[in-house]
Amino acid sequence: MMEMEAIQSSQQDMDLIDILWNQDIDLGARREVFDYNHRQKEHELQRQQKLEEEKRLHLLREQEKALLSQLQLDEETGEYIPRTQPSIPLPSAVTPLENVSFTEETGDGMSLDECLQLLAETFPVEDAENTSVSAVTAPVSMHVSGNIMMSPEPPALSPASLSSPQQMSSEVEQAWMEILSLPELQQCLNMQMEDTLETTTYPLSNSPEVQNPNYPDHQLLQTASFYPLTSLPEVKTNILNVSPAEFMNACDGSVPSVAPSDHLSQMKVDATQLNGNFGAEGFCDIFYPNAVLEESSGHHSLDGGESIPDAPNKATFTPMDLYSISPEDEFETGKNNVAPDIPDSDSGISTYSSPNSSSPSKSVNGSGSYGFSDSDMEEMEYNSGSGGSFYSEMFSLNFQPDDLDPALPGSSPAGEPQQLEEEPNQHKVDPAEDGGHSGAPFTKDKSKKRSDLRLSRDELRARSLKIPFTVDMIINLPVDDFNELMSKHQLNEPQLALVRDIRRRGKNKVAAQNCRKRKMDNIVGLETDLDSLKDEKDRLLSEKSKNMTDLKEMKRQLHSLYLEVFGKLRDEKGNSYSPSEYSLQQSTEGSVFLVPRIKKTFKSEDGH
DNA sequence: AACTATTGTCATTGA
DNA sequence: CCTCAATGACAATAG
Repeated sequence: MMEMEAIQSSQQDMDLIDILWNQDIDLGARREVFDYNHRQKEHELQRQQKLEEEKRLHLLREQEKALLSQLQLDEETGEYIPRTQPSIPLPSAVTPLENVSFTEETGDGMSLDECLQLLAETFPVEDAENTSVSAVTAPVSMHVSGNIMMSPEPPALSPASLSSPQQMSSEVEQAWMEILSLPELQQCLNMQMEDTLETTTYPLSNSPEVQNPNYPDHQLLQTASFYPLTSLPEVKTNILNVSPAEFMNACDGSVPSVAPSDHLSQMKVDATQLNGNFGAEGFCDIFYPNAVLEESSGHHSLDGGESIPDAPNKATFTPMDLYSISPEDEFETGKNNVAPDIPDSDSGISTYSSPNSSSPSKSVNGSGSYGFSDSDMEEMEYNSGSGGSFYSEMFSLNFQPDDLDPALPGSSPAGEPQQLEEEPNQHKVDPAEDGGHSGAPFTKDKSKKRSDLRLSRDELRARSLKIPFTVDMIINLPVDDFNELMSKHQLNEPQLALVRDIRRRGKNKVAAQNCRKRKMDNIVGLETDLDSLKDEKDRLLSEKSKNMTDLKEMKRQLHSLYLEVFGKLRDEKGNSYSPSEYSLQQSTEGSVFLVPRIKKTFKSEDGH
């Protein structure tokens, strides 16, 4: 009986728990949510995955960098003829930017890698050569460039990409294979190379490979691998002296130099000649912007951005590379020159439209207290053509490219030039959102993007209305200070409305975050409570079962005692009492009586 | 394409 | 009555 009860009660408990669970589930909570350990594990897993992913990306980028560096070197010098000047300046100049702009490198890396791939397929022996050479050169190039990040990886990576997969991590290899597998990229690359060959007859064309359209890649690869060795020292010395224009020219020339030629002088000449028409300009352009940037130190100005639209005719790589390389500068310029110059008609508009389009729908809501919905504000500001428009463009561009940037490093140049163009803007945006230009363009937290986007939008609005304080101030200032600030500055109605909206939104955003955090904390608290309750329940159950066993034992002992006592009882004649006829009973006072059972039966019978 | 998670925003409510 | 924080609900977006 007791056991039954116990089981029943425990069953009831379980039912209760299930009911509670069901309620929670109805409320949208899952059991996993309450499982603290589970969530912790998940968290750990996510973090690990993140780290791995980052590592992988890092490796990829570094590899690309290494390839790029090699490429530069190759471009600078012919295969066998070390042409050092152009190549060295690039690394040094680029160094600061390199960290920032991976996309450009990626693009180059892709092409180079592709070349390598082709080479590997067609010329295994040469590959081996390249590998060894590249391995040797890579470290040198690293040293020269002074790029810390590149130095460790490139030596291992570049060889791996060329011919020794063992050195390559499987992940990286896979990534590269994926990139290489892109048909667009290959096509583009081949076309470019062909164009180059056709338009410009290399002096070295003597080699059969040059004439063969398929070979260019191979040659390029070769040059990349070989140049660094010979050219590096020379490059070092020459770098500083080279002016950007010269550098550019050199870059242009570098590509042709790819073709294996014994005559260095000829190569150089050709290179300069090629500048104008060569599709491979992309490579040079990539580097050139960096140099310019370094020199001008962030004075790129809108020109760079506007130049982008013009770029399309040039090599596909050009626009992307430019942007990627000079995100900071562009951004700064944008900020500084509240650029009336940049009309809505700019290429960015199309991209910009997308974000805007979303907002108009919101405008319908008409939440704005003064009739300014967010969207309305935005549109007004954007259309106004004042400084705001420029920013709007910038930001709009940023949104979409952001995601693409990391995802399609290689494919973008060939497949989607427009997106690539947008990418650079993105980079610009990030620093802007930070509120400082200094922000590293490359830090692209996805989570950050969103907040940045939002902030940027509010910031944008604020700027368009020429509100004299920062969004941060508007949101975070204490009420008194805020009111004081508002009273100090004579703001018109729309400005006031916007400021209030910004403050409200900002506050509410924080409140929502707090609210959610609290919610989560509550859930966690409930979870821990639940755990403790479960523990308590288990404890009580075990205690109960223990008590049951104890009780059983006591009953058993009592029964044996009873039998023992009863068996020792004797009547007057010394006979033992029959258990069926008598029983021992204890009175309330504690005295024990021997009671004949007949009575009982009698009684019971009487009762009947 | 459907689903989920995250985040921002708006409307409402109570202090 | 106003302000503010909290919160539910919705939408946009990314994964």
